[in-house]
This record gives sequence, C-alpha cells and structure tokens, in this order.
Amino acid sequence: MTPSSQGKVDQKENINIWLEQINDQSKAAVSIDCVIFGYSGDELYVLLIECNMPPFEKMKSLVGDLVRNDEHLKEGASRILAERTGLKDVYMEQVQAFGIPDRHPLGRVISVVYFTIISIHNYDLIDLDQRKPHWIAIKDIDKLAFDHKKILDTSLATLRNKIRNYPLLFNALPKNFTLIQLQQAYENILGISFDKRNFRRKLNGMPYIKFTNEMQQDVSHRPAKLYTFDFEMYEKLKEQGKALFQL
Amino acid sequence: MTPSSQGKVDQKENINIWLEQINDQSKAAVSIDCVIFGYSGDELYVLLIECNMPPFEKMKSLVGDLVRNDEHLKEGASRILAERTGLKDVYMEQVQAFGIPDRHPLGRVISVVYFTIISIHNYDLIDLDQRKPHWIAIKDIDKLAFDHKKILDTSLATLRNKIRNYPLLFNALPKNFTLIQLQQAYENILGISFDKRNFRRKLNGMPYIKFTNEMQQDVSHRPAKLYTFDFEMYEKLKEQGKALFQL
DNA sequence: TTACTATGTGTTTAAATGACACTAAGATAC
DNA sequence: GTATCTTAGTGTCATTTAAACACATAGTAA
Repeated sequence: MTPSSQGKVDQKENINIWLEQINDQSKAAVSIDCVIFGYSGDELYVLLIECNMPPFEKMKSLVGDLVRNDEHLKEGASRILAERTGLKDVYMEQVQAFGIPDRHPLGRVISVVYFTIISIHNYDLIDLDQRKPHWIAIKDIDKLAFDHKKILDTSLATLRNKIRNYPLLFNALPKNFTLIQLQQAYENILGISFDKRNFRRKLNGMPYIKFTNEMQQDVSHRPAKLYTFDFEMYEKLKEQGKALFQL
Repeated sequence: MTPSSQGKVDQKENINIWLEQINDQSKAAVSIDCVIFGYSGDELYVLLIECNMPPFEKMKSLVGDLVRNDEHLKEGASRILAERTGLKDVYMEQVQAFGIPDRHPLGRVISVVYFTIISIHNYDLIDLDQRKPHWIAIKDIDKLAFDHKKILDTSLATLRNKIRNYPLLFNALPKNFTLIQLQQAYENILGISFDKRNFRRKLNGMPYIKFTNEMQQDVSHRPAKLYTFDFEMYEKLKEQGKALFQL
C-alpha cells in the first residue's frame, strides 16, 4: 500500500508509511554512467571499459558505478570517472535518468547519466581497477552491455544538439586551433558538411573567437592561422544577452 | 570498499561486491516528481499539493511519490499523477534527476522529474488522497517544500526552451484556437512579445496549422478564425526532415 | 446609423544565409 | 631557383528571413 492510496491518514502515520517504504520496497540501487565522448581530430570516440558482470562478461560498457549515499550526483560522476579511468577535472552535464526495471541483471538499478566531450590527446587513461578503459570509435559500436547502447544513442543526440547551441566543442580541440580543424570537428560529429566560406564568415563574426597571432607550425604547406576561444568574454556577453552561439 | 577500488578481483568476487552494495549502503529511495504546468488562457500555473511531511507541513510541493520497484519511470510518473490528482492520459517528458544528498528530511531520496503542459480547463482535479491538488500561478510562488522550487525553476526553463522548438504548447490550448490565443500563450509563458503580423505570417506558413472553416462564437466583436494543429501531418513532415517548428 | 472592439492584412528595409571558384603561402622536388 | 604540390584563405551576388510599422474589416451593442 502506498501513501497515495491510503485515504485520510494523520501526519505521523503518513510519515511512518514513508519511512517504511524508504527502508523497504521502494529503495533502488542508483548508479551513475559517464558518457565521455572523445575527439581525435578526425573521429568521434567514446570511453568504454570491460564489463565483468554476467551475462555481459565479454562486452563493453560505459564508465559507471554505484553512487554513494552521501555524494552529489555530479560529484559521484567525477569520482567514478576518476576511479575507473584516472580522468580528473572533467566537467560533465546530466543527460537524464534511465530506469527501465530490467535493465540490470542484479535487480533494479536506476542510472543517472552524465556526458561531456574532451580531446583524447589531452588526457591519459589509467587503468586503476583492471577494467581497461579505452576509446572506441562511435561508428564501430553496435552492442554494449546493459542498455548502454541506448544510453549512448541518447547521449549522442544530446551532444549533437548541444554543440550547435553552446560552445562545448572547443573543449575537445587544442587550445589554439585552426578554423579548418573546427569546421571538420563539427562536420565529423554532426555528420553534415558546411560551406567553407560561409562557416568562416560566421565564426569570424564571433568576437570571442580570437586570432592568436600565431600560425600553424611544421606543416608542409601554407600554415593556417591559429584561433582561440575566449570563454570569459563569451560568458560576459552571454550574461548581457549579447552572445548567441549558433551553428 | 567499492568495486572500483578493488584492484584485480575475479568475477564472482566482483559480483558479490555488487550484490552486497546493492543490498546495503548504495541503495536510495527514488521518487518521481511531476511538474504539471497548466495554462488558463492568460496565465501559467503549476499543479501543487499540500505537503504533510515535517518540516514542510504547511508548505506546498510538486506532485510526487516513491517509484515502485517494478515500474518504468515514465509509467510511475503517470501512476503517481493519477493517484494524487485524478489526471489521466497526460504525456510527460523527463527533465532530469535531482539528487543532492540532503534534499529530503527522511534520508536520501533521488527524484526523477517529469513535466508537461496542459490546459487547466481540459482536466478536473480529484483529491484522491487528501492532499488538495490545486493550480497556483507561477508568479505567486516563492517557496516550496524540499528543493521543489529549484526543480520548478529548472523545469520552467526546460518548458520555455521546448515550446520554442516543438509544438508542445498546442496541448495547452483548445483543440480549435485563434492565432491571437496562440500568440498570447507564447507571450505569457515566455515573457516576451511578438509582432502580430510577423507572428501570423510565420504561423500561416506552417502547413500543419490549419484553418478549421469555423469562426469564434459568442464574442461581441469581429469573430476570429479558428485553427487547429494537425499533429499527424506534422509528424509525417518531420520524419521527412521537412518540418522545423521554430518560434 | 453610429460607436465600439478586437480581427486581420502588406510593404519596405535590413540582415542573414546559401551558392560558388580562384589566389596565396609555404614546403618539397628537380 | 624554378616549378610543383598542398592546403589556407578570400568576395560577390541572389535568395531568404526577420523587423518595423498603420489602417481597413466584421461583428456587437447602444
């Protein structure tokens, strides 16, 4: 019997029902899964680990673990990512919670999913718990443990949506980048192509994308200009309602 | 000790750790909160109930309850909404999960939040469990029980974002509506105003917004044309990538 | 028939977008 | 040192979209 099917109950009784429920049937394990997209300069990857739980022993899974009782979900995501892969200081955003009842073989586990995108060159993976964290190209993934393929698909849609409206992708590029690197990153991740001149016209119109006065080095052709994204300036303009990033 | 701090463990041991954890410290109560926005024709409301849990006895809260062990989150949202308010057949979408550790006085409760917007005239509220469900104007809310004010604010941002990109708001209008009703709904909810002629030009350009051949009745002035939103046509065009709803 | 009230309509200007092809700068090979 | 190779970088025109703006219209009520 649930509190909501009780009819009129006095307050103390109601709380007792709550307490009983919280201690009993309505408790669920809560896990966090991190969908860490990695960009290499020409392809989109996602960070996976080996799954060691039947019946998924030979499959790969997202980076996840149970959340602790006393931690914020976002902090849990950071902790779990660090414990399993050595990645630190990675800013993640929540995608959503996934909770179909049979998604986990050991019982009900509700998963709260966080995602981000980083450059695979800026971070070293450390196998802290023998789960072999590694980057796998998105295009090579067709099955994952649990419902992680569905989680990945949803997160990828979220990623694609976000990078068109927020300057998220700059975290996945070198600090100084060329406009062609930037264009290709968008093209590779969105799966569409942009007109070079129109793309550059739009980006050059954004004051927070700044030429660094430096040029590409060690290339056997005309070196490209290096630009950088001024996050501070962007945030300031955005507060004033004067910066709308759109691609 | 968590699985991730174990170092090399064999598979069976690993699973035992998981089982132990799932049965012990890492279980949390999971609740669902429904943010049901209601539009009256001139103002935005949200559906609240009386909170009967200390220390929030005299405050109002969102419509929520604990999720059951065997139900999908979305189905749980529908069940809880129906049990507490009598509302049925209300399509909701997930906002996100909220999980700061001290958000609930009885211990850790992670809340998965769903939202929608409906017309307050299309539904009758039934007080099935003495929690007095009722509509409160958004502008009159400054405090709510638990962290529900924060949840409401986040959900309102999600609502405002969604209605500009998806035809969600038509669910909150009469089946047949005038363009002025539609424009005012957008203005009231977004808090901005649109130019009447530009707004109508844009809406008239959407083939799935159809004139019904009917006119407003019983008004003491020139009657307005009644339009309807053809969801079927919209979905069909959208599949073909040929319908982008944007306001 | 006059007044009242909310509905409905078009044009002009500016800004953003889309399409499109050649020159420029440096490295390398001869 | 000249020619060749490779990728970087640039401008214009046509089209579409957005913004600004004021008066005639259809019905009701006096």
